[in-house]
Amino acid sequence: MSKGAGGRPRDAAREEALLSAVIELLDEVGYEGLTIDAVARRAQASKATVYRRWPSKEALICAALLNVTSSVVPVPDTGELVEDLRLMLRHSARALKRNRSRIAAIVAAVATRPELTESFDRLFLAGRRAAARGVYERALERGELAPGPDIDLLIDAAPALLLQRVLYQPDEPLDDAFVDRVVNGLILPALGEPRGAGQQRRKTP
Amino acid sequence: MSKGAGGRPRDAAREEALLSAVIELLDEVGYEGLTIDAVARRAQASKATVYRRWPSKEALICAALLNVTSSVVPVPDTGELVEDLRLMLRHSARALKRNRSRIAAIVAAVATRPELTESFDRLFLAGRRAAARGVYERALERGELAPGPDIDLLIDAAPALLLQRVLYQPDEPLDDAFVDRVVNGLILPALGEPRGAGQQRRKTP
Amino acid sequence: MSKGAGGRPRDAAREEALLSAVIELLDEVGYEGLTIDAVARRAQASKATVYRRWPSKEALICAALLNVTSSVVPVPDTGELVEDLRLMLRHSARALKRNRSRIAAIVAAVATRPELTESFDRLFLAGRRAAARGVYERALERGELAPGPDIDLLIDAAPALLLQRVLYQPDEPLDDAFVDRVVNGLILPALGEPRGAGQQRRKTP
Amino acid sequence: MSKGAGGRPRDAAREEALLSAVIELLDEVGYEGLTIDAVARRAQASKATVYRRWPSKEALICAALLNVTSSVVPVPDTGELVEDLRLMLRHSARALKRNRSRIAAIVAAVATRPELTESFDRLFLAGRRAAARGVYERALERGELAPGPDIDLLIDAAPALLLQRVLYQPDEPLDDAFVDRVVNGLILPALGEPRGAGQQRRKTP
DNA sequence: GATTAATCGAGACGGTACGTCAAGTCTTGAT
DNA sequence: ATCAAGACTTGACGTACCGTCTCGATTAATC
Repeated sequence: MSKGAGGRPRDAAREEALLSAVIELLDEVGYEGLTIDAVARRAQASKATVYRRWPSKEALICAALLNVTSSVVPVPDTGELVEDLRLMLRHSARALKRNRSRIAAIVAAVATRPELTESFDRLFLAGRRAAARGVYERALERGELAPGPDIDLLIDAAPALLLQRVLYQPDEPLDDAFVDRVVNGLILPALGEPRGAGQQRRKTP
Repeated sequence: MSKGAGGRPRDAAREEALLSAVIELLDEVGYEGLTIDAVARRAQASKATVYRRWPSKEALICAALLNVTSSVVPVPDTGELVEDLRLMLRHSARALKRNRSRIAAIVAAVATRPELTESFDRLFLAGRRAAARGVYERALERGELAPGPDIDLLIDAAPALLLQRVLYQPDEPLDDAFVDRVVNGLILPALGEPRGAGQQRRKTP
Repeated sequence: MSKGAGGRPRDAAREEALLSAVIELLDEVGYEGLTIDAVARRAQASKATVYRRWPSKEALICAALLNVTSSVVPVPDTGELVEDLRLMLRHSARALKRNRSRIAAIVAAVATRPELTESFDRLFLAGRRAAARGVYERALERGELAPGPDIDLLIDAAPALLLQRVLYQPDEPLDDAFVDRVVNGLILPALGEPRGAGQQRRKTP
Repeated sequence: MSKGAGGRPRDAAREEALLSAVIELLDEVGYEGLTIDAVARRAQASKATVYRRWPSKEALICAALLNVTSSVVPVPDTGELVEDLRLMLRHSARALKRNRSRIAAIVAAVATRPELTESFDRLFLAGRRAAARGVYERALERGELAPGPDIDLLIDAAPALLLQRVLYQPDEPLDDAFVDRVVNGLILPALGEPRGAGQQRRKTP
């Protein structure tokens, strides 16, 4: 006796069309203005098709953002830890500024549905964490960095500061200068370098 | 002949009743479950009275939280910077854990209505910033701390980390040990102290 | 000890201003569109002043219509019953057509508040009844009309037909020809005249 | 490929349930007391379902009354015109008295929304008109009635008088005696019969 | 090829909250 | 006690959205 095997299979193209429609509408009308009806209409789909795939509006939004956002953060490899950090964080800062409204959308979605917290982590934290870990590990391998510093803490600290700025201090600058302040004033000291060392001498001889 | 300044004045007691009702309901049913109707009913008020005062559910919630949350963070004064920081952050961490749902509410409100960003700052950041600034300034006056470190950055860094944990990493601990990691692994080094110095020697002679 | 005699006396001008405002608004926005707030605003009065005088919106409307509508219907006196009836009814027909929307207003008001039924009678029926009675009585005195016909019934019949047309058959004509049909086809026969007699011979010799 | 004719079809049972609920509530709480919310609740429907079908409370009420009121008025056939008229009008008078509140409801609805005037005609006038026309035509066929009288006018006259009594003269009797006055004092004379002839001699030989 | 069963677009459905509006009452300070 | 102004409670309004459901029409895999 076969298990329920018959039936028309799901159309993968519908999925893609729906997720694209979410992104479009999110950029057009914002999180609050987005409705499932509008998404379905835009994608020429029916609401049933949406709910067959995602359990709620918030889950749909998270899925759409996960779909367009590359979770892979490019890991720079200049051979110098300080330069790698600077490049990585500048890249992050620019990405955050560019996607301010999308970030607000997912923050609202997560605040609304705690079960989606993991999506936030996957979208914004996991990638940066992995990239940062790679940068630090390579520095350790090179001997540029001595074991000891609380690397896990440092990995979280910079994104937390950037995210706070983009979400709650939109009037404060989020530019290369700010990234430099973070690197020089916070991270390098924590790594054992004298404050601001990175500006004068690049590599410990 | 005077221009129309007459009319029955707004009843401040209604305002207070409404804000209290918001807080009660927020604790009972959460941000998503809160409705203007329920708030009005609880406060024995009418919806018109609500809308006469606040333009949206989100603004109402911000007002209510601003009303109950003392913006004054107690500033410890043990005579030692490290101890002051530790006490202050432990207090913050506990407050954040205790009010997780209220924080989620305001985060959702702000993410939904960017114009309310300032409320968030007033609620969670301004008070802590002022308190931290007081702590650092006293240390400077005592000569315990030399000028130079990027104090403004440090002031923001710790709350950002705590807030990130409470909102997006609910499974990670947010306890005294974590606060110690932040102080020892991030702040003290940035202040020019060797990493973890605060644990061995307390005061610079 | 004196009974409550003190206090500022009511300003009769306010009353007139309010009633005028009702009529103006009734003509501008119709019965459904009329609000007490708008009436008060238009009359530079406060709502309290309205409710001090009339117990409800419907009563106010009736009062306003009673105020502008002369309850005295001009009684023609040509010396001939048929001519008097014809003139009187033509006048009625024109008045009804002209005030179609005001009539609809009071009909709605009365249908809503049965206690105002009397107002309707005073507005539309009493005056016409008195006028018609005068016409018939003069004819009796002149000997033009023999006792016998059910005059009270005839008095009501013509207005009922006209009112029905204006309210419920707005596409049917309500003109002199219709009035003639009513007089010739209904009233004259009931008075004992052969049908349509009034058109050939006017007075019974 | 067919154009959008798909979609879930409207449920006729919902329509019936809503119309029944209107009638029930109309009898329970009257026209003013009736709310769309209550109708929807009673019919286990949602307000959207109501508004999908009827544009206003007034239209809904008209639809409901049209649904329950048989537009077919029984046409008596005694073989005698006078008797037929008497029976028909007595039946009308009783029906009007019995449904006073429903009639007030539709009068208010029509006075409020002129576009519904046709409903009134269909509800109260068309059926009676058809019945009366049948009675008169049969009398003509029988030779009981000679051509000449303004039948269309007579058809309207009696209902207009009855309706006026029930709506605006609730204290005046609306009984068989009044019907007899109308028949004897108004209709028979207009048909060419001497006043009150119907009471003495029944059939013209 | 016929059967089967899940899919699809469309849109009606119950439910619920929204934000607005009007009615009628009450409060203030001034006349 | 009256007045204008306008806040107040009450409660219906009509709209909008959610998530579910029904309909008839596909559309593959299974028989």
